Amino acid sequence: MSSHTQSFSDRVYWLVCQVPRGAVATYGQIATYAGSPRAARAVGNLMRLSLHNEREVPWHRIINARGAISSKGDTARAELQRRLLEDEGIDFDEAGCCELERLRWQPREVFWDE
DNA sequence: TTAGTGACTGCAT
DNA sequence: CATGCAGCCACTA
Repeated sequence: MSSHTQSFSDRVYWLVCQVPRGAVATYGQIATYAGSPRAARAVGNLMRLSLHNEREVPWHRIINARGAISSKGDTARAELQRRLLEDEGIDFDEAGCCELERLRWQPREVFWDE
């Protein structure tokens, strides 16, 4: 994949689609693989927009660096996200965290050009 | 071009 | 532990 012919958001959406059922990835992970390590927040914005974009991406598999679901007021969405993940077999502890290190998606390729 | 926004993150308190 | 906060950044209007 080339960062010269694709926008950051295109790379983000593509990457999110690579995360398989039953696995999760953090905003920071996606930002890093998309070529902008410090754009985790921007990834969150894109995930939020994807809900109104007609885009079919597994947005629910993207969580924060603590292994929890970021709600920031959108309680309804957060509950839906948790349910979707639980449907894929992912459990959350009392603190609302899943076993990130065990469930974290590990890409097998390098996606960006040097 | 610019300013406002926010599903982030790591460090300090 | 749990907040708080400053730094960061792509997207939008």
